[in-house]
Amino acid sequence: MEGKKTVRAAERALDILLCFTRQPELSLTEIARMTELNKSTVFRLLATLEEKGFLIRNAETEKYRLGFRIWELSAHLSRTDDPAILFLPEMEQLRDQLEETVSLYVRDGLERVRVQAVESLQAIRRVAPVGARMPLAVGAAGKVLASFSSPVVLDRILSDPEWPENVDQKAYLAQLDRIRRQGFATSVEEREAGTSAVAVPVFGQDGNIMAALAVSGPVGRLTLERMEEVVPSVIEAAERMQKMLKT
Amino acid sequence: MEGKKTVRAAERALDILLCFTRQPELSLTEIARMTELNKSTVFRLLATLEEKGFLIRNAETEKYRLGFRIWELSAHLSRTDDPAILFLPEMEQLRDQLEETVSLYVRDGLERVRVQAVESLQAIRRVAPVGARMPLAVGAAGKVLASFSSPVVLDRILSDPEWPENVDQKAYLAQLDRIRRQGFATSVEEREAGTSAVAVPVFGQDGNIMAALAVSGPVGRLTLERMEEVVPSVIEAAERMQKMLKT
DNA sequence: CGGTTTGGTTTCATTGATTGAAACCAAGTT
DNA sequence: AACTTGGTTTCAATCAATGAAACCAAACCG
Repeated sequence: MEGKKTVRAAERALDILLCFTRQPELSLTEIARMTELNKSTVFRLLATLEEKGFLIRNAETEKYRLGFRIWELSAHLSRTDDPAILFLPEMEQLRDQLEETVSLYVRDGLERVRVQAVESLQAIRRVAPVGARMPLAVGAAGKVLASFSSPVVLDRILSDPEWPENVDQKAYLAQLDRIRRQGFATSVEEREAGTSAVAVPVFGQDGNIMAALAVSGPVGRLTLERMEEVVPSVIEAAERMQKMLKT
Repeated sequence: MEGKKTVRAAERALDILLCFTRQPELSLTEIARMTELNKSTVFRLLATLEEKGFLIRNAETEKYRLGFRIWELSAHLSRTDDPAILFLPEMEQLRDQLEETVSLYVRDGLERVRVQAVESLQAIRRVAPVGARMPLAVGAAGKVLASFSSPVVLDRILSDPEWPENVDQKAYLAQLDRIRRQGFATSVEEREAGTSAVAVPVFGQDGNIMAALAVSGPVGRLTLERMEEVVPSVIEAAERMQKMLKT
């Protein structure tokens, strides 16, 4: 069915790289386990990856992590490949359909960054500066990102010293669980007074979450009923975005 | 002398990826020429790279460009590998030595972004919010980034509709040339009234410029003489940064 | 048009790079 | 001291990777 003419060794090297979308730091044997490759094979591949600067070895832990070459390459990512641009038309369409502000967030450590936004055209609207950073734990988009993140990230969220004392972790986890099951999250004046939001996950080809798509507006207009109403549209938009990654 | 046990096929695949730090779009034969590999070899390697999403093919031009996988990976770059963090100690040292604000810029399209900064501790100082975007064409750091960029980028700068009419392109190019030769740039109230700055390039392992390191302060304190004076220190700091990328 | 060039794709035989098993080493546990 | 566990090296077998050449399609051109 599939499978062009492809080079196995290279394929495996890339697979190894992709392991680091699950864990920021990995040891040789961990990688061998994840990829189901022989230790020696992984060893040599790691050596090449390291030599070329795609991976670097953490001096103390002896483990590997992504290297600066990735950074270099990402700097050269032509802007039109950047999902922030790629998804723009889709986001505009959603904005026009719902007449509310639409934002795209990605996770960065224990924060999230708004990488793209199109604002509602209404006089009263949620403004959404691109580049803004917010906590990962709260807000519709934040919760979506959190709920589909790896357990490791989740742990870090919960053990974060910043964690608000007045929030029960058990209840929070239950909420994330519900979000994961139903495929969307909502928030009403959760992080910011006067605004409510709906958010859904956008998955990468690897099945991991890559971004959260959010619609937000004034609580008066974006009521609970209205939010329920728009969920399908938002999900569909996210699905169309995912399709764009396919080719 | 060098050369651990390394996998040739993987090495070549990575080499191909790195080609894209020179050109955003490349065809099969172009890549074959650049890497001095056989057409068939490149063909198969490209197929793998594409299948794994590290490259995508521009539908119209038929050429290849970096794919979203790079984006995905860069999102997982642990913050401590990020030069913005990696270079922080070096920048602080420079700040302490010169007692002026130190910033690090990278190019993004026809703009530049301040990805890291440490401010002078003096009462009167240049403030430097991280994340700020400025035009690429003007300012010490901007000119450094421009002068070491590829011809393609330079063309785009000059043909940009935003280009200020009152600036002679010929003179500008001559200035960039001088900057490239002497290895640093200065600016006095060029982009912002009351501030002057010195900037030097920071090169990646591939020899391409990856960032500009700038020292900026009030014109009164950072006079032309003072700037001349500090240039060596700034250059040395940049060199130490480059060394950090080596391992 | 027929002929030529250019870039991409496929075939195929040869071979040496890639591979896994196993041995080995160093450090840490029991 | 016996036993793990993770990393590194060795080595022989073989199969995956390779380059030359053929092939195809499209553009170019006289």
